[in-house]
Amino acid sequence: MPSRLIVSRELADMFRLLAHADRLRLIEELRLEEKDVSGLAAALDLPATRVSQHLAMLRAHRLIEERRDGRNHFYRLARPQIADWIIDALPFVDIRQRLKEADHIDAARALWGASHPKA
Amino acid sequence: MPSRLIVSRELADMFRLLAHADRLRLIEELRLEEKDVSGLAAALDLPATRVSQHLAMLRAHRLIEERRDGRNHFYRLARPQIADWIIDALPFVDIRQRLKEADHIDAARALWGASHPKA
DNA sequence: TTCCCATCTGCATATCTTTGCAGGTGACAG
DNA sequence: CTGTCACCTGCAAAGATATGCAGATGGGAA
Repeated sequence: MPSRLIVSRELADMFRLLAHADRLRLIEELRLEEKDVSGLAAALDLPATRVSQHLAMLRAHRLIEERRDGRNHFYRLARPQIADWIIDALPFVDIRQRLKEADHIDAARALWGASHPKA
Repeated sequence: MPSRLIVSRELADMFRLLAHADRLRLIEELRLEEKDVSGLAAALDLPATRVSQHLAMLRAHRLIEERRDGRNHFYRLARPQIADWIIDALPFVDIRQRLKEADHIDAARALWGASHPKA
């Protein structure tokens, strides 16, 4: 019964994709509206090449979708709920942080889009 | 306002920790009951040293807790809901897989513990 | 004490990721 | 058609991670 193995490998791939602060920030940026590469690069203060490389990875795993308009490439989340799911991870981040900087989580919820039924 | 940055880095650390099939499987194994290192090693068919190394990482990030009984070290999930949250990630795994092997998700839900209100 | 068993830690090697840079493509302007 | 702008891809160097093995630790048993 190798399903368990297969599934855990797929999940691990997905987690690896999200295991980078820049890529998480990109997802955050795309949470509400599509943006183009230079817009994202400016928002995150990163070189456009790097942003483009990260976007290519997210695209390859179908987490984001592309729309071209002239020379600009606009990206949006393929399933916007992923941003909510990511925020749901906050309670699991290391307890030491939570104790030391307990309001980071609340601050983060606010910063990452705020309106969560689950709170 | 560096909170965004700090939070995304912490989240990324957490995702990196989960970005390994063996560690995900360990969490799966601990979902319902605590187990000791050799029990886990046997269940996953992995060398005990490797299991111990992965457990050390999960422990360092406070995802699991240790209880010692004689020479055995028993581990359990620090916040069992994390297993549910991980299962919630399944809908986001690559669409190609979902199309090709659509029932992996359902199979996985079943294998990973099944009883999900959210289904 | 002495031996053994379960587990942990340290270290070297193999492997994967990240990042900058150079060069390539496609679209619009002149 | 030539230049430029927005973006993409390939590649090499640097950095991080995974893994096996050897040696340490900490009980319990004899």
